[in-house]
Amino acid sequence: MKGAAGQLGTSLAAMPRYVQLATTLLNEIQTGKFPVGSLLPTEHVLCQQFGVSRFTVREAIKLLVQQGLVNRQPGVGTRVQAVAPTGQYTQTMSGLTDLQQYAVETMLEITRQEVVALSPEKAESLDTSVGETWLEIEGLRYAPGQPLPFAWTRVHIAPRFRALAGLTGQVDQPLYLLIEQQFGCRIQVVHQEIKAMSLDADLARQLKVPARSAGIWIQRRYMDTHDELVEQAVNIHPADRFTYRESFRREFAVMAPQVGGIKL
Amino acid sequence: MKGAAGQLGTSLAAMPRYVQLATTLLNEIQTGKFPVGSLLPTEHVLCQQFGVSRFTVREAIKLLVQQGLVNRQPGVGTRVQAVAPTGQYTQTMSGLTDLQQYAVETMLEITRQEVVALSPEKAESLDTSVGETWLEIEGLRYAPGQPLPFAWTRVHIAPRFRALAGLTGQVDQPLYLLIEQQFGCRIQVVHQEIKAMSLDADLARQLKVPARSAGIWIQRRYMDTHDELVEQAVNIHPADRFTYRESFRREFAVMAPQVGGIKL
DNA sequence: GAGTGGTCTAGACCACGAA
DNA sequence: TCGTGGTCTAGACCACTCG
Repeated sequence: MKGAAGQLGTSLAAMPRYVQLATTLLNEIQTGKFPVGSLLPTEHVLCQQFGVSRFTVREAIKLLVQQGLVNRQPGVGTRVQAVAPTGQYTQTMSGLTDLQQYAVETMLEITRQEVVALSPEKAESLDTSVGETWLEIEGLRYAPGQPLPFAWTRVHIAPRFRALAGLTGQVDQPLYLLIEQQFGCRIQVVHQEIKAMSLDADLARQLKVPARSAGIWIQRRYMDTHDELVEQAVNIHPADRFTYRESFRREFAVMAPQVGGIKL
Repeated sequence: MKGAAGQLGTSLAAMPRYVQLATTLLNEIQTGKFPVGSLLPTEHVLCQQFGVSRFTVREAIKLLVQQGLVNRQPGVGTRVQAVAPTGQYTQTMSGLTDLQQYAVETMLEITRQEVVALSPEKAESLDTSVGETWLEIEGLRYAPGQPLPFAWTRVHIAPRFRALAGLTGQVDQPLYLLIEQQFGCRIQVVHQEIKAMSLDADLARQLKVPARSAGIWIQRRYMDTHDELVEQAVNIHPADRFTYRESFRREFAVMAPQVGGIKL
């Protein structure tokens, strides 16, 4: 029976003990018994308090770690770092996006390359100051064996990396990898935005499609370990030459995420 | 022979046994010893073959599961489902995609709902057989307080879930969550495709935009733990009413992913 | 009924951080 | 030195699938 009421068959009593334990700890974190920044009881203590084995305690804490609620450090303990899961749905993505679609198989033909002083608009787009001198690169991306480009690209590279070498006419490595290799920098976070747009006459000409046809606009902002912008790239693709694919895999969400009676 | 020991200080001998075991299994999967679709040896067998405890074997297989290389089913076994680690670059995404953009704040107004026998084209799109009877739903998505819809939606739901309840005129929960709750099913993987398109007259009318204006097409395929399609949703957004945002964080790579001498 | 993976116990040794 | 979490062993019982 699947009546309207109580469709959640996940009565807590039926859940594994480590899920029950994790739920208990989650509640105690949210009610302030273990404030953010404090240490959770040690595994040994939790074993005694709940009368379970260390395995069960570790499985429970593993759930909390996966949700970003606590972090663990050998020799120190388990520290509370948030009261709410950072996203009920933290998911992992297969790394095809950049590597496969832009790196492994494609080639960038550079059509323009210039160190420019930022105009107010560009400075705002890059979230930095007017007058900084960034390296600006424009080009077209080709898939192997294809005569028509599948993307127009404009890249801005931060001043400290503007001496980037290896930017001859055709580049077959992603620019952020070049930067990492030449400057020992490390990309930590990538922010991405995707939207649709209508291709203007100039873009349409370069991409060899009819003017005003539909295209997809993808912006990627590559941040280093200090969360500073290293590179911003905008790619514009004709509708019929590019599909963006990705996959997400659910990792945890083992715990019943009901909060305040709302089932989520 | 450890060679230059290179930039990755991860000499395999220093890694935990379960990482070594996972790496071994990964190699054997990639060399075809365990083809996609086949079953890995059982935990018991692996314990004997490698002379380790069941804990070690399970930790190793857990790594493979986390990378999407295998899936497990009690009573059946561990099945290979991919040869490439879905993360040369394992990245985590903050779960904004679905929850924030489609679930938390938005509302789906259902305009049509019908159990349909699949035409050949739809069967192909859903990767299943002609004649199966899937639940087909069409509607418009609204953001709170906005009079104009920001998406047109068409959803197909697998026959075994077509009795889905709660589909009255306005739905404020994501459909896949309804399915999970009512049928005890669990979404494990979501495949997503994004491309640009030109909105035809009918779509343009429903979305209240000029005909032939640019739009973005997003398809999501929700797979359960057995990698079977549960729901396929297509969302079409006008260019100026929707931007898709996501962030990727590079994570500490557990297994050394070097393939063919390339360091990655 | 035999075998699978999921859960769980009660121990153990280790590297590491802190006092 | 002491306690932490990380790793690992050798068992056990269970629900489930399949023949």
